[in-house]
Amino acid sequence: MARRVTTSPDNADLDARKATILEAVVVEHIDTAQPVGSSSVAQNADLAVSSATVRSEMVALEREGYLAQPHTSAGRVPTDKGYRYFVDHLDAGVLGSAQQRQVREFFAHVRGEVEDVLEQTATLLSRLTSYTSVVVGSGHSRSTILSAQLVNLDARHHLLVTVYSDGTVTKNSVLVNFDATASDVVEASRQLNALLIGTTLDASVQVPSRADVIARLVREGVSLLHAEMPTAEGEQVYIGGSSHVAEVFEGVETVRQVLSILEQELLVVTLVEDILDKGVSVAIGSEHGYAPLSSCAVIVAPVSLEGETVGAVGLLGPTRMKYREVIAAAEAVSKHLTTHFGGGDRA
Amino acid sequence: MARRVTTSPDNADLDARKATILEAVVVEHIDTAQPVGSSSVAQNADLAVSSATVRSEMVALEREGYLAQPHTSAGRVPTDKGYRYFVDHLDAGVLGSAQQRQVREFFAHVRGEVEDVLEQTATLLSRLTSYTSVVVGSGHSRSTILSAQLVNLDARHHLLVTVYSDGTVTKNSVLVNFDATASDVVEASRQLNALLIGTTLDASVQVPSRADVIARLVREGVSLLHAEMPTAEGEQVYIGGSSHVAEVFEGVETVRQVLSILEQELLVVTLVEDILDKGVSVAIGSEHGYAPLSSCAVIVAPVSLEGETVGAVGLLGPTRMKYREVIAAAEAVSKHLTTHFGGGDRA
DNA sequence: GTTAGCACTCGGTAAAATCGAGTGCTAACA
DNA sequence: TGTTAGCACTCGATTTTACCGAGTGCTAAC
Repeated sequence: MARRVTTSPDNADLDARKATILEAVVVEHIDTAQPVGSSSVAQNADLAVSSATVRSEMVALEREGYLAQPHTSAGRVPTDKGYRYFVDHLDAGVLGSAQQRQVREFFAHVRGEVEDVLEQTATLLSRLTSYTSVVVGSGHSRSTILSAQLVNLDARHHLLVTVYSDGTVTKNSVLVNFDATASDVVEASRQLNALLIGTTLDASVQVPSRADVIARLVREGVSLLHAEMPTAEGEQVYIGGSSHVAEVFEGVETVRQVLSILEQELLVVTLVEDILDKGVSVAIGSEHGYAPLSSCAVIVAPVSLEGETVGAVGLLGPTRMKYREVIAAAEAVSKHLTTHFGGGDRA
Repeated sequence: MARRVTTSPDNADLDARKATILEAVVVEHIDTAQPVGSSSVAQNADLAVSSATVRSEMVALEREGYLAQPHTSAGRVPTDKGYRYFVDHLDAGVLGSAQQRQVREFFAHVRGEVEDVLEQTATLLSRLTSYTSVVVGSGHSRSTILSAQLVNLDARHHLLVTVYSDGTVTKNSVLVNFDATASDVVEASRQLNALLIGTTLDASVQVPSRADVIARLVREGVSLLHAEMPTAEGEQVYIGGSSHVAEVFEGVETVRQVLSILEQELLVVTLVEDILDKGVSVAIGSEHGYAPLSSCAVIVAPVSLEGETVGAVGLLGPTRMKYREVIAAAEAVSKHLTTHFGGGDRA
């Protein structure tokens, strides 16, 4: 994993010394959140050159867009491009052993439904990294239906409960303006089940056209189910450690904006999927195109099952986040999730 | 509604002038977030006394614990006790007409499952008030089971889907270490259904003691279902507008703490229920006993169905929040929710 | 009981002074 | 040609000082 997919094709390699200097600046700035001066780079990075030399290199790096100066006579700060170079040339990080144990422990003991596991995974990730985490579980629109059952609540109100092959369960309220007896509902349920079993939501089915109560119930049920297909693809989003947003960003306004984005789950899904689509695992600053998140970096790792991407885990932090550790954490967790659901215990 | 339940029994009424002054201080401080001086009180409140008189009254109010002084030679700020008096003597607020329309509109058009409605209600409330909202839906532990169905996923993995009379649906993974045929599962499902229909989770049922596959499946299902009863009472929590936390509290640390509390859904449920149990609708500052929320006020209103409390809506803001408007909003929404679920369309 | 008058307090703001990390540049050097 | 020591210079951050004025508490008179 010497290098990740780069986004900017013109990202020509820097010569060794410039690279070292850039890296030193990034590392120190991530650590201190302060502009980095030439002398501390000259000392820390093993360059065996003086600060004056570093200085002139920094001028070059700034001209090429990797570094920026908050103001004259201040040190340098990495730009998004600088972070991008850093991340692209990052060698694989390894999770600390304590954290490794934490992850193993978690997956060894976690129980329950997919939804619960994903939610707890979000918490795990945020604990692990001290950043806000996002876990996305893909929808079930392509799963086949294992069971569709109509349950009678009262005369005009029934519940259609559908079980999919991926283990998800949905319910739909069926409200009708005619009365149905309990046995009507039982029969409608039987027919619905027969009709829908083995189909997917995007397949069309042959509904009965009769005008009796049972047929009407069946039609109502099928149309309800198919109606929700396009809107709610059923993606689930779990967010962990949103309080870290307040720790990690300076400026109340930034905090507000980020929280506000996180509130819009649909947006979060799109963001994560956009990044995944680009085949990138890290989006820095403006790379993802969401202006309010321009001071953020987002790291995502896919969760796949039998070759197909069924979800993703993500972490959101400031552009000056601890990339190595966080990438390592995201990859470790995504791998564990994959085997967790891929292996025997797939609920 | 001239007065709400008070918490402190020694909360003897203040004489009219002191009350007026206290109210003026509270109102102005809520508006400006600044300490309030005697002269502005003398002018704004129709007291027809001089600032000197107001001053001496303020000294008394401070001695009695209703006001505090950030430092000598600053104006006065209400204490929790001061806010408490203010709230207890607040006359019923009315929602602005624009907001009234917003609420009516919402409930006229909202569709879908209880869970969805509650979630959207949380968003509505936070939009309405510009504070963070909390909507709690009570669990289903007391509802009777309408249907319990076992669905076969693969040889050793089944899904128990249970429908309750309140319209909630749960699923439980049934993992066993023996193979079952499809027809085994169908029969087990039939038996489970017969066994559980009409019971509540806290009732015990007579499970078959035979050693065959079907009986084992049935036993497994029943025990799984009953096992989850105590832990997950199934309360649902929906939080809306958490980004308002960042607007409304000064100090990053406070924001972090509040967000951190909101992350712990269990805590939020307990908080809201505690407040409801006390029969109070407003908890100010330290009244609710959660230290990290000592700079918050929480307003709750119950949602009842057929006389029983089945949920609650709440709003969380700084102690200097706009009590009248917010209380009005909470009550309006809780009332609408009650009729929404109480009326015909109860899904 | 109320009020005008007044000395006093003290946080907030602004202006001034100071500091120093860090720069850019130049001239000398290998 | 690349490197480096030296140095003047910049400019944000911090500290100091001065000052203002809102607001108080107290007292004496009404």
